[in-house]
Amino acid sequence: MENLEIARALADVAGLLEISGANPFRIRAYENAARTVEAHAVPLRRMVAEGAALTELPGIGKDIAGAIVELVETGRLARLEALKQEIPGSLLELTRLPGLGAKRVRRLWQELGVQTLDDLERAARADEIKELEGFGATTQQKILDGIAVRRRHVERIKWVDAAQFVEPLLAYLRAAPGAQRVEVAGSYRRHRETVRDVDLLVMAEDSGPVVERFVSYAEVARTELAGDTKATVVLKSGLQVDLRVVSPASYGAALVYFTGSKEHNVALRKRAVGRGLRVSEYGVCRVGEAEAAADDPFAGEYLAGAEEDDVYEALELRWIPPEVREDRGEIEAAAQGSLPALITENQLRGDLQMHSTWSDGKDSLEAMLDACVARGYEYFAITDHSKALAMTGGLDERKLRAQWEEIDEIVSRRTEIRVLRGMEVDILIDGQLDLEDALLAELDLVVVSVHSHFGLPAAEQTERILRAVQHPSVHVLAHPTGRLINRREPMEFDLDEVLRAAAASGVAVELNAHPDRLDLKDTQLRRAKELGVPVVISTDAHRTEDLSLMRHGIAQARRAWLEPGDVLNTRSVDDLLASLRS
DNA sequence: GCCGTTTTCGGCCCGACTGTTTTCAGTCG
Repeated sequence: MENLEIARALADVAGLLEISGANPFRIRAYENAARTVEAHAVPLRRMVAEGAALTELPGIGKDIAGAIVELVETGRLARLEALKQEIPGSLLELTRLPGLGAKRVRRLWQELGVQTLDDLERAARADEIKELEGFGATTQQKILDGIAVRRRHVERIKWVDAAQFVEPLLAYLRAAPGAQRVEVAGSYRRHRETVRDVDLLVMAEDSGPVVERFVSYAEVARTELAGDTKATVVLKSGLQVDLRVVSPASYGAALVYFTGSKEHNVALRKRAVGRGLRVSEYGVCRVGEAEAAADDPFAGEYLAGAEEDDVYEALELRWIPPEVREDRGEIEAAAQGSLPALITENQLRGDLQMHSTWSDGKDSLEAMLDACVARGYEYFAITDHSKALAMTGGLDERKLRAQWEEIDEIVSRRTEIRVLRGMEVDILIDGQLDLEDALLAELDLVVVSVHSHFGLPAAEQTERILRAVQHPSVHVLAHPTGRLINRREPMEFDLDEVLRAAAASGVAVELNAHPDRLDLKDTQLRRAKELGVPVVISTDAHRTEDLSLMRHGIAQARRAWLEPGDVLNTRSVDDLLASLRS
């Protein structure tokens, strides 16, 4: 049982308690614990096995620690099952629709008998919901819209969630008899932000024992198919995993083939045909007309297949990093030797968005400093929320000045890293900023972002954001579209116009590295680069552990073809400050 | 249910917005 599954179980308890009308603080305790578990880097199953004290973790006391042990040891949670006896578990997913919370879902269930998404859709279409007291036509429509969004997203899971199941499975398969290499291919290897399933590739002379070990993995819920060299299973978590075992001679070709994307592969094969070659998952062959018509993938002269490098070379191409294999110009670039030198994580010298206990962060300013030092950064910006985000304890002028005092005090003792005085300032509904101009001017780094009124008409939204970007004190537009992967659609506005304005004003756009956001996304970042808009990659950390989310931002940046020169936080602090407009 | 330089009980982040309402419950973040 992985942390994500434990977190899900705890969150389900919280959700069902909420529907049942339990003590709100008890509910929050389960929510807090779920968040802690989800963010924790070490698998709790390992902590349980080693007898480590779970109660050391924030928000986890004796009771929930017991629940975690129960989950790890039995895979079940008695209190969750008891709750599901009272309340249909399917109500939980209804509470995740926008505009529906526990109270309304409870009423829909009790008054209309709604239990599932389908029930809800039927009731909405039959105009039953708008007749309920406290509901109306707008709410009913909002529910239908929410269902439509959910249906579009539900099949794909976030990369970071898949990773929790992939890593232990890889370790397990590497111990398979005869497995010489084990790698993930597919969209996971290309590091797409979400994946539908996971493709694993194993190099082995004898495939049987590998397939055998794969289908007997303890986390397998069911085996969909198991052949000589190929198997498909569904894990207990619901994640589908495909396995393919190939011989060493074909490993590189198979890796190219199974990494994809489909579009990239089609383009490769097209290029091959023009050169009298045939590319398959077994290798690259030179084929005459008769051989090309044959079904045998080994017909003709066998040129390459053992390594990816060889496959690309046979096609007169440089090796192409998986993140850009989308047929978006990478093959042409590889042919001309003009592939970008993609950014790597160790090139970053600082993190430019994070929160502390001054607003909704979980760790103190100095703890964040320690964590940034531990990561080897030369600088970081502390960017707590502004007052409009009351629920985060956002800072007004008085609190901001108090924070500066603390920063000054810390800086006087801690000289090993440069602390930038920043703030994540809310963009208000009319595009004004949530802090006095005089104070904005005193900050080293002004990050602005939208946290409310996501649904403004596109023209108004564009105007609003443009106004903020054009404010003379602003340096960075953070999480520009406001999307939350699988949960909230991006705001409707003219991103291109905003990017042009950012370029004109010397304002950077953020690539928010949080795996729920990854905002801007790859294609949008590439557009930003094209328009000459500088990018910063920031974690938006709310606790020290979150600083490690940077790798997701880096992966996204690589998908966007970004090079170190495109990203401001690869620069020294002096260069950074000089390149941010004054 | 968790937590404790208010320490074993009594707090626990809370203001704004939305859609539904004539005074506010529910939701969001």
